[in-house]
Amino acid sequence: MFPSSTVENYLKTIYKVQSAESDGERLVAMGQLAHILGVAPGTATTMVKALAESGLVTYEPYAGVRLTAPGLKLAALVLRRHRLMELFLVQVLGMSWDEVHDEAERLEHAASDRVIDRIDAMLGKPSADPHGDPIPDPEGAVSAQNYPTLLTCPVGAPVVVIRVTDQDAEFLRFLESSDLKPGQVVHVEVRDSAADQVVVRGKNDRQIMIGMRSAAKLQVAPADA
Amino acid sequence: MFPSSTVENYLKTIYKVQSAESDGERLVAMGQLAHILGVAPGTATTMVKALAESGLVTYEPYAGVRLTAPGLKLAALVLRRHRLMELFLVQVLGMSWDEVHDEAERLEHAASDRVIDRIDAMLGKPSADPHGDPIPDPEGAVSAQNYPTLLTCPVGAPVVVIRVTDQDAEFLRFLESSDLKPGQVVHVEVRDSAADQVVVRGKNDRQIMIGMRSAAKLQVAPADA
DNA sequence: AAATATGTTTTGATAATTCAAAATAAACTA
DNA sequence: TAGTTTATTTTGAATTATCAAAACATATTT
Repeated sequence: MFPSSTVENYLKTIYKVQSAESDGERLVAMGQLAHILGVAPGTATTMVKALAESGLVTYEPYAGVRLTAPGLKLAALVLRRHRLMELFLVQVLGMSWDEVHDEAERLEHAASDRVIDRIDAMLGKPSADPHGDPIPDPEGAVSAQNYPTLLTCPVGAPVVVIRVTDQDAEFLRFLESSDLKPGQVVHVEVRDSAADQVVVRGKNDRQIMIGMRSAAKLQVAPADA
Repeated sequence: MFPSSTVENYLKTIYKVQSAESDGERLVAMGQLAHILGVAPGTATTMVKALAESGLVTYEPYAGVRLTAPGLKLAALVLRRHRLMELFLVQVLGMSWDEVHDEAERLEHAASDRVIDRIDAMLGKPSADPHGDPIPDPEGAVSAQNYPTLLTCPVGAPVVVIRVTDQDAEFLRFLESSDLKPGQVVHVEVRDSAADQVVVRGKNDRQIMIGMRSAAKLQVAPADA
């Protein structure tokens, strides 16, 4: 009948890993999948074989798993529910951006399309959630995006923070307290790989230092004017 | 650990049947429980025995089941989530009162206390949902209510509709189209048990005829002034 | 009281999701 | 190439929630 929330979570996870890579065609390793989902490796193998049975993924033993077109669409719709829910929790219920991920993680499986559509309309058909993650349209299409990060953008050039690719609550609170939420305009002053350090000048000329791993989690776009 | 949504549904159902009766002390029969939950009789027996194991109900074979104090509280908190969610869907998302029951039926198991508290605050700590069902407080307490219905209230006296004790979407749409939603002031003109008919005069002097079974589903209170 | 009807419990099975541990395959190292 | 490490799959078992059908208990009727 309907995909269980377990199935939805597998598809969503495969989708995210798959589309994190530039090409979006890579096979996702079973170990990685199991680790992210917090299940034993064998569990993931079993589940993925079942998903392959229902045509949502292709599975090559010892190689990995990849979404088929139907799987891709289903996964995108789960992400649509998740991200609209997150934005809704922030904008309408006034929750903080570091707590809505876990909340949406559960609500995404319970909210019907009717509810999701209402939320979508109420928020003005938004294109991104509070972390800057793009919201797929009702058909599961996502506008392709490929932004540089604070690790790869030109030094000195003003950029606007577009997206944060890590949902960890502590990290998000740090970004908030450092005025590095999406929408902020900043520029990289110094990048020092020896010291594993990126120095950013932001709001009110504030100087923030972050590690390179963290810098890579902040996607940015050139700020014009 | 946490009560599964199945457990929550059993408790909720037992609670509703139990408190529908005036005393609120009656044993709920297994057959009735199974029927409402849409499961086979044996399934209910098995589940109820498990609930009894965890101390949420007392169970007397061949007699029935009753909530214990902890079970009563848990059930009330589930109803709190359900009813706040319903009101929220109507007031904030603008959904119609006949579609929110099923929606809330799923969301009640996914919404955390944080979300529920936000909703509660946003709606001004309401005391009833769109159907007039009382909303338990955060400790699970419900203000005791014992209203007459259109079947038992005095004939001719103006009364205000307080509560509708049936969630069936068709019935609710009928009430809406007949201006018999909670809040409306009406009075019973004629009650004819031979014809199984209650004649109600309502908004704009409109006359509505309903059967006695339906009349019993509309709780009312004397309308003063 | 015997017979019947009704409601309840037991039993044996199934599906979905999971784990731990054993078996196996692939990749790397020397 | 042989040996070792790492990743993956298989196997056997547990859990939760369910059903159908057989067995049983209680209540009602004659």
